[in-house]
Amino acid sequence: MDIAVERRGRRVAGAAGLLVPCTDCPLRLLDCFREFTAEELDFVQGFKQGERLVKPGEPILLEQTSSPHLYTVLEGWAFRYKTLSDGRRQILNYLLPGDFIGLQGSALGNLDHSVEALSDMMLCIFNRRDLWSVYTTTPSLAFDVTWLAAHEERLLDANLLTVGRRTAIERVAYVLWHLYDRAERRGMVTARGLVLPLTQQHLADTLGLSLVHTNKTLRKLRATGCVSWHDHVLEVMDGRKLRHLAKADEATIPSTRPFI
Amino acid sequence: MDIAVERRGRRVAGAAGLLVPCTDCPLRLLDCFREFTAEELDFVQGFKQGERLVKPGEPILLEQTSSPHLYTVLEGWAFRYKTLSDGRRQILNYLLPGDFIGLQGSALGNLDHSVEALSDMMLCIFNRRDLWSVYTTTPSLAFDVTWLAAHEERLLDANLLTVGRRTAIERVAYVLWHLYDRAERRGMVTARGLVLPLTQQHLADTLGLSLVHTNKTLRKLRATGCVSWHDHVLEVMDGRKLRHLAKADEATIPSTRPFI
DNA sequence: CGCGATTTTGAGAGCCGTCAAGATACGTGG
DNA sequence: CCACGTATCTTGACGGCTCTCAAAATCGCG
Repeated sequence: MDIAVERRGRRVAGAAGLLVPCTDCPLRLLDCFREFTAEELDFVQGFKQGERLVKPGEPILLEQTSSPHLYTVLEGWAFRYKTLSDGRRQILNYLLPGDFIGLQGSALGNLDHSVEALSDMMLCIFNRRDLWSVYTTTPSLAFDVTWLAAHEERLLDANLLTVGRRTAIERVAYVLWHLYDRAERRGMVTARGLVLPLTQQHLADTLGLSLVHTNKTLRKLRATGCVSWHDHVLEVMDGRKLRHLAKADEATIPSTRPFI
Repeated sequence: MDIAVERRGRRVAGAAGLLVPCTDCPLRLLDCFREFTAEELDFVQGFKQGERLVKPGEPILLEQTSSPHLYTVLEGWAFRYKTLSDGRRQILNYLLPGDFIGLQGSALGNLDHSVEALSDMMLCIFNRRDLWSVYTTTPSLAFDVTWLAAHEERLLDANLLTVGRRTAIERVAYVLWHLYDRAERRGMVTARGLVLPLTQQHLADTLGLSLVHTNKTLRKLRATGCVSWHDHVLEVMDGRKLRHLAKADEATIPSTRPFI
């Protein structure tokens, strides 16, 4: 194999040197993602610039900057967040395989949020400047970009309802169910459960709660017996009960989705 | 004038009967919106199906339904919201002239939020089924649709930070500043101030606070002297101070934006 | 003028935040 | 293999911000 070995954070140059050509994209194997036509696949292959490996805690995008790149998550977890001037942090959403990173920056100029990795990640790199060519050459993919943006908005709607109107225990139940659900669709749940690379501080900053209160609420939730979370492994013993505690009787998310 | 008189909630049939042809669109006069090319204008004119007048309190879109229409706000105020099964309501965002309504439903199937008018409104009607033709025929407008989606997401990010991490008085200061800012860009602020067709209940449901506490917090905010809100008229006496109270030292929103 | 919607105010309870300290886990260097 | 420092998790005590309940005042409208 003469494929260049890649250093952390460094991009692999040249389509020929891609570690993962789009034809072999691991995401395509998952049935939660829609099929590409040969033509679309061809375009995306040209659109893709390389891969980037990221370590836990490493920043992917920073507020107030303008990254020349867009990314699709191929593997791993990340989160988007904003902060106030005094350091208070609000986590906006989590990013899983298939999710697109940095669209706002492309459409709108500078970013007003940051993105940070939670686990080891592999990202697919695109050039921000090439985004326009998606619209002129491959309308179906352009529509998918819009789909992804609309889908992100739906997730934010749900999070806003959670933070604004759910009680502490409902909030905690909701995120755990929500993350479990999203991960399960992507086949990330094994027999031993789901590896959740979060700390309780992340949960707290997601839910608009303090760390201490998050901890105490988690304990109450565990006491109900429908969910456990130890050593970064989440297990859901009674999904119905968990959803009920979360007051999450919402419409289910569509089963197949696009990605770029 | 043989233009059909329109009844509330009823659509005006036929492009010839449009009350407002796109060439005379009132939004085009505002300098916060970008210019159309002749070609774009032509396409949008064909895309537009008619107008719809809406009364305050009237539902525009309802959760769990699938509207055949999309809208652009030509005039007036509306809000998007979600509710929990026991009635708790979270307002997600406000819709002002130039904002697009119902994109999620188009891209993703059924809606998971509702939209309700706050004032008398005039909406521009599009057929949901025609959205795809935007992508195949007019890429620049397709890009604008994505831009609008990304912009909405940015607003939601900001709201999530507010509800999750700001204190009560910061929250109230933030919404008032935010709404004033958006309205001002559209030239809706007159010498007497801004007509805000909201009740305190709306504010409370926006901010994740109770009605009572919102009322008391408003009083504190008024006592600072930088803002007043009486009889549905909002006046900002000291914008700097208001933004400071809101901890809103964020990047400003881009000055010109697209609309459809 | 009367009724409903909205705004305002007060009182008391409780959920949640802050402060603090200890326990546990984990990586690093000796 | 052990010592140690840092990050994370856990628990308790206490205070206060925000909620709920309740009622009065004001406004809008027919």
